[in-house]
Amino acid sequence: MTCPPELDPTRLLTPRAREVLAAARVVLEREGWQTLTMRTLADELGIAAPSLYKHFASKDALRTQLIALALKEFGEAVRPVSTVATLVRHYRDVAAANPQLYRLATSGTLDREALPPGLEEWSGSPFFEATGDPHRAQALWAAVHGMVVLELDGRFPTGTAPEATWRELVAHFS
Amino acid sequence: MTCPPELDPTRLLTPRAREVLAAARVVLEREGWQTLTMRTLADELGIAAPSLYKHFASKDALRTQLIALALKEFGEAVRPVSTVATLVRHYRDVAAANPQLYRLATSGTLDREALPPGLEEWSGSPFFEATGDPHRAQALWAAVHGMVVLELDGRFPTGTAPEATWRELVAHFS
DNA sequence: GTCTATACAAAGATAGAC
DNA sequence: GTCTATCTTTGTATAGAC
Repeated sequence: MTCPPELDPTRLLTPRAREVLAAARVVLEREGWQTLTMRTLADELGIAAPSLYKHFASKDALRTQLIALALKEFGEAVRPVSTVATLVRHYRDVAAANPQLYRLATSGTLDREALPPGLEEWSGSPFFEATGDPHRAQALWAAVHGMVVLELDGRFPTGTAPEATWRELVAHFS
Repeated sequence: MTCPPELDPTRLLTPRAREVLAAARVVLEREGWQTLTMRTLADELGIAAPSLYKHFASKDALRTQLIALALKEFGEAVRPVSTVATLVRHYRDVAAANPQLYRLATSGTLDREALPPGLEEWSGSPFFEATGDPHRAQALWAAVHGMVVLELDGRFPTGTAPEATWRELVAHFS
């Protein structure tokens, strides 16, 4: 399920900028955002760090593009929407497959001005489609997000969240 | 409701180290962990930055102490335990009153070796007491945590989470 | 679009005197 | 317990040539 073309955040980038973005994603998943530096990113591409500024004005501009890319991909990954259980399953899986990108996109403040209008809403709407109610949708989204981040951070005693805990959560919202 | 003395993380600190810790907490809430530097902390205390190293071996050691302090205080703030609704209410309130400390204590990996043994479990046990089941407890904790962090980051469309969303969540676990 | 050279700032931490 | 002086590293970003 692809997102509408007008919401695609990469549509205004040059081909080379897209390559830089793809490399940034690789480095991000390998090292995390804090340790992704313009130098390590340049190394990944085999170029010198100052060259990156021909494609992105700053590290923060790069961050915004990565977040937008994440909203697009995560929104696509959970579609089409069927049941709550399936939605939760897909959400978990895409977060687990892209842990650093998930973190980057979902924590800290979001510069909404810099995103394609409608992308954030499109990304979250599956929760409304699955629950049929805005407040149920928000509560489910928050609950799943909480499980995901605690799991990514190894905060459950066993490391990962027990399957029984996931079942418990899904059951409450089904 | 105070925590057992053997779980109190400050019991081994010198009086002066406790003052440093208290100042660190003030600076943390004012500026966030990333922008709390040894220099800004020293300024808050009216001393020079290198002096801090007489009390804490590193910035990371200070972080560990802050986290331990948070687990103690948050655990105290939600006790005694009665209903799920009341627990959630207290949890929200203490997180909202100490947003930066809450973030610091609940995100990123946790160095369990450095905490007083049993403190983390004691901090989380109210959720078990309120639900009577370990998996329900984990699911409730994760759900509330998700709501809190999304709210702190301004991720809900309205900024804060609607009360109706909180009610929805509590209802599912009551 | 890439390079080299460099500016500029900030942060964590140590040494040694008082 | 605090100071001054300093080291070392790191990171973002700019200038200007090719």
